[in-house]
Amino acid sequence: MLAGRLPPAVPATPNVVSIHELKAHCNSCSMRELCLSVGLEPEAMRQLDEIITSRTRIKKRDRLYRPGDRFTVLYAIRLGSFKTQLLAEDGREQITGYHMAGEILGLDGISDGHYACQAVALEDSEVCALPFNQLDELAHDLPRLRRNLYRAISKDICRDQDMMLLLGSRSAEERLALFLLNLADRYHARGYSSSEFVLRMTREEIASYLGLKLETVSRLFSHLQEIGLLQVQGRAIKLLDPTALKQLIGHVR
Amino acid sequence: MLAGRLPPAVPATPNVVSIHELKAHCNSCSMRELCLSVGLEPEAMRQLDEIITSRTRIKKRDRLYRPGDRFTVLYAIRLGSFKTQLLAEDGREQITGYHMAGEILGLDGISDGHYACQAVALEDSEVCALPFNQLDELAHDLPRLRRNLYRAISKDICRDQDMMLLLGSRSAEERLALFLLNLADRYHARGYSSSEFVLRMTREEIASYLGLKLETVSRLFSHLQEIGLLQVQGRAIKLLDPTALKQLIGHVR
DNA sequence: CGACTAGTTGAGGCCAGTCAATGTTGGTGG
DNA sequence: CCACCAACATTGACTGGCCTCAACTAGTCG
Repeated sequence: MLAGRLPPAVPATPNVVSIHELKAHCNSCSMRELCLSVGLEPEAMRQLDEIITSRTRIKKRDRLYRPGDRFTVLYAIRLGSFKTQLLAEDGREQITGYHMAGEILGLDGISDGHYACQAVALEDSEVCALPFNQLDELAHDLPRLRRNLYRAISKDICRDQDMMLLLGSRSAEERLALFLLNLADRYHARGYSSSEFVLRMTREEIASYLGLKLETVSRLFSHLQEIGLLQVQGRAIKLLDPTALKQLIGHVR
Repeated sequence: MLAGRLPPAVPATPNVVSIHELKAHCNSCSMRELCLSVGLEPEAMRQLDEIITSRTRIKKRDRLYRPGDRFTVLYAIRLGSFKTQLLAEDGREQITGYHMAGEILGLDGISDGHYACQAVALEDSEVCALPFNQLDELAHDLPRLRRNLYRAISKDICRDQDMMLLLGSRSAEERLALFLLNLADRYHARGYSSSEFVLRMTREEIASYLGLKLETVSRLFSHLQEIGLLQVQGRAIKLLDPTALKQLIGHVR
């Protein structure tokens, strides 16, 4: 395991399989407009850069952290995507989030010092590890960073609340439509096509996220294709009529 | 509207119906062991006390804030209870939380400066208004307060994730059982009986929270009473066999 | 006392789940 | 490079849990 660019005040995380010190910095990161660094002065960005203990590659299916692991760092996704999932004692699982580059993982660990869920890479990915104590200290002197941090956490709350509305009040069809439109938005924000993309999740993972069964998700894809709103080719999705998709959601049944 | 004990740097909230300056302080508040003030030095507690712009009474059914209201303050519940609910554009509603004394409301407003949901008093209640900017400044100098604030937010995330698991993966019966046991825990933490309490929500509100319909909730209460786990008298609930209730949840179907 | 809100209970229907068979895709090693 | 295998995905038939609609009861407040 390579040493960080600073003496490592915080031990490196145990679950990381492939470690690699990437020659990259916040000020050249393609995610700097979405990440905690947004709006920071160059000097502030340099400081943030310095506390990053490691930039790490995570292989597909590998876990970034597990439920119960000691929380010391937040992870910023540099590249790739992750699912976070909650495991119930009885073996049931619920995917609670699907996270793309620029987003922050691990916020659920702050409250009691241990991660509540696990984060699994959906593809080969790269993350920056941000020791929370140092981040907090740095935020002390950088109001903008502090605000970014608060916002990141609060945004998580809003996202989770939206999911509660989805899971509690919406039909299967509406859930899938919302899911696809949400993905479209997020790809768009990252400079990709909002109408054509390749899913990184299996049908089962989508189903878990949406509180459905995989067969239902599969049927819905077929149905939405039949009525001309989608073109589906395995995980390759093309939104043929986003407007109609949106109407599908607004509809009060 | 009465002036705060300090010159009001932040305008008082607009939605408050009955305003009342209560003669109370953090160091004498019965919630000081659950609130942001937990573990603070007396002097720190005094400082926290000073930024509270108002201590306000909210009548049953009145709204503390509405979706879209400008976010300036967090609310700490001194007394009573609230529901928070998300309103969809199409009129659908989802209750996203049920909040008791000592808990913090309004965290969802940080991210974009406006509250995302609305908070409605379930009974006559009292809250402390904490101007977020001042709270943040104070947290600057008080690590313990800062930690408490982070924790409060992170705990919200964990709670929401648990709800996602409940809504996405659990049967109606399990949902109600979890709901009742969760209430029991929280009453217990506040010094009340964990086996006997009076619900503050209607059947419809419980149903909305649990992603069900009110008739289903009503039937479930009857059923749980029939099999001897509960005694139900309208909103008065007695848990006759908490252990069996817990087993109900662990059961993999 | 009447109007209203909250809650209970029943009958029947439907959406999504379950079980099962089959098709497709992609990674691996000969 | 292709054959093989396992994982992933689709589709059909059937089931069942929860929803819908509706009637009725019990409190509450003016």
